[in-house]
Amino acid sequence: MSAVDRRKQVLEAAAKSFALFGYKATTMDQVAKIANVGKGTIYTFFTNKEELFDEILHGAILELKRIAERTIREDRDFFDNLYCVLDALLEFRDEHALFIKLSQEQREFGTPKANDSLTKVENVIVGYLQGIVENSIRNGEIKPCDPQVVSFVMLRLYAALTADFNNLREPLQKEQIKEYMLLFLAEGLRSPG
Amino acid sequence: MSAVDRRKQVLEAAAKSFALFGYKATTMDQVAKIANVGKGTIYTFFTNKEELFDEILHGAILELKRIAERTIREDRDFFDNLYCVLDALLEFRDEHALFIKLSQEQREFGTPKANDSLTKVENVIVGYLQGIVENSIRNGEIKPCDPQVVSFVMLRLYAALTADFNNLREPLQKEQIKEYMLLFLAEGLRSPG
Amino acid sequence: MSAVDRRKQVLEAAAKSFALFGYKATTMDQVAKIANVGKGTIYTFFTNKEELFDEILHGAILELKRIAERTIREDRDFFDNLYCVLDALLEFRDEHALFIKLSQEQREFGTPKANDSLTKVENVIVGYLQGIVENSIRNGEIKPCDPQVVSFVMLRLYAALTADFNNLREPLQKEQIKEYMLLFLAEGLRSPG
Amino acid sequence: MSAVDRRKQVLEAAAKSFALFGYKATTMDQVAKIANVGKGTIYTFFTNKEELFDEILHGAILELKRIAERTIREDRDFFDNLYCVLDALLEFRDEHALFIKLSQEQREFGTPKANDSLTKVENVIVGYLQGIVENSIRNGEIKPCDPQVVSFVMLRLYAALTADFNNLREPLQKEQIKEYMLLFLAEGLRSPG
DNA sequence: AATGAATGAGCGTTCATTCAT
DNA sequence: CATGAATGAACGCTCATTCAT
Repeated sequence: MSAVDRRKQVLEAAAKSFALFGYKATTMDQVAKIANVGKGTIYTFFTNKEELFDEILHGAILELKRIAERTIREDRDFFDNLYCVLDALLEFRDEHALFIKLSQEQREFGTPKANDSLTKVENVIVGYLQGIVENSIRNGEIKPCDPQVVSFVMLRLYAALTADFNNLREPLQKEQIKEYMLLFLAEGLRSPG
Repeated sequence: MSAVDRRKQVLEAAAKSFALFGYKATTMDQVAKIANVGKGTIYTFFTNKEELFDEILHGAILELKRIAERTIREDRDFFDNLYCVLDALLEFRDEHALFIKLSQEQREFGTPKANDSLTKVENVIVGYLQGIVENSIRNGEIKPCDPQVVSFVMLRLYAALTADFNNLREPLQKEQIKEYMLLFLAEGLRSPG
Repeated sequence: MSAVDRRKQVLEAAAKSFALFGYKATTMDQVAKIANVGKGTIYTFFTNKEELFDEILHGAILELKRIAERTIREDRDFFDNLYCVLDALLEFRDEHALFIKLSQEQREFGTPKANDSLTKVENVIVGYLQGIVENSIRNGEIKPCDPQVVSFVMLRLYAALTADFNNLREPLQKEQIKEYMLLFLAEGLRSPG
Repeated sequence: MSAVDRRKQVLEAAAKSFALFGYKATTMDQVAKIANVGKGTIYTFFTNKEELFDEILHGAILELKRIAERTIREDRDFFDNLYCVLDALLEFRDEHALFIKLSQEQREFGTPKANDSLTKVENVIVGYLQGIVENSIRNGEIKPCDPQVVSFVMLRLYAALTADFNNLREPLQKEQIKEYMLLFLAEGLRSPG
């Protein structure tokens, strides 16, 4: 098996384990076992646990951004864009589940430095959404509101429906997720009657 | 000092520490020191760390339910009730922050048994909300939707605004939290224009 | 068994092991086993391996200095003093063997900081001897020479006869050690004939 | 490149590294890198680290003996011979520094088997010196004394002045080393007055 | 009953050694 | 044959749990 394959195996195993058990509760032994490699092998690719974690997080956020940027069109309105981006994101739902879980985890790494890493990632996403929301408020497409709060809620809502919910019941279908995202973000629950 | 007092001291210390540092990062030494008791004393009340954690979680959920039950009135409509319950809950926001944090710290521990405990607690809350949502759908107060999904989102939304957001910016004011909860749950973002 | 006893047990076990195997090759497991305590116990007394090592070294050097200061008399000449100090030191030969071994070991700790520790200790001893040698040169008691070199050789000579030699043959008797120290330091090997 | 050349490269690299960092702190990776060969290549010549170490030690001692045998003349007296041998040895001081360092790094490894190897080497040197000393005692050139003790001290003295001292101050000059060796071994420190 | 010193399983990490290429 | 990626035993250290006091 090639080195690249092994590296990928490790990354996938670590991603799975981090997503399932969190940072602290994920042991390198566990990762090695899931990846079906020796423990030492991990350290040929990543200098330590923290770096392994960071790489996974970094990869996830990069992919998210790439998808969003590829999908969003200036000439479409906010909710159309929202609809399309959700569509695109949900295509990769499983991979994101990882990031989503991680981003929820209120981890306490030992080092405060490491603690930042997640917050920083979240900031990137929220910041990106924020720009779009601000535009849409200016356009009058959505109600006046704090763009940061709204962006943050959008992220959390997506996380809740995509990943968290699965602990409660079987996963929602793509269409259902989109439907509920739009329900809360666009129209609200109140019966029109 | 009475045994009951000691037990309470331990519970409070543990709650504080779990909320502040998470499950893994909370050491029994820490709890003992905060509680101002010997480390061994903890084990006269709780068989192990996990059970201590469970009891705190259970206590939190019980309190939440009690507040909700005290507040909800059959003769009020859904959104009025929602408004009032939020009001009541936010009064104890700080204590809840604990529960919220814990519920975020998803599966930070290795044992599947411990894993369940959180899910169970969440189930109780969601189940309770579900009943109310179902009623409101029947009444035509809110749009037809999956009550479990909606309940779950409500819980997550509350968590997001109450606790998670604080990592990003300074905490929201009570009034702001209520405002945003209602924005998403009742009317949605779409500009009426 | 009292805590003080345990601490002493650990110190003695570590001293023995450091002396026998050196710093790197001494494992905490080994020390724990020799001391007949759990591995964790060591860490209740010493924050880490390095500190354990430092304490042993520090203790040895302090004792050496105390003995020397108690023994040396300004009103005696250099070789008389040398004779008496050797007498006093050899009384504790076994305990010193430890320090002696350590001071020879050209250890490579991981940290450069730790590396100093031994050199510093050696400097203390050599510095102390140096003062005495300088005085004796001024008095004309011993030949003009570099006091630092001579002091250093004195230390090494003592180490060689006291500890190192034991790997080659059975240990020398106290009287023999004194005799040979004086042979090299005072008169030399050359036959008077 | 020929296999013999590779073997030599490995030996030289290992010698350099052992001398510089000691046994434990020398990694096979390091040796391979310095020798500019693959790590696996080392194992085609030496079954393990210990054997590599042994070979280097043996090589060093062989060279020492060869120099001594070439230099010593039956028709010269003890101190003349000592003077000449020191002269010859110090010519290769740098290479010996390696051996000296190693012989100081007493029992830095756990295995008793490895432990022996150093002692054996030391025995060879001491044994060789011993023969010469015995002769000189018989000749009445030097005082009656235990030849083994004297030989051992000679070795240690040489080590102390050649290598150990460098940790304390800058290295001594060749002439200084010879001067001090003779001072202690021949005349002693006592002022003739 | 309350304690905290003692414990050892388990952690992240290193590195001598192996073996598929 | 030469290689270096892969390995896992062994390290220093932590902390939930126990138990003598």
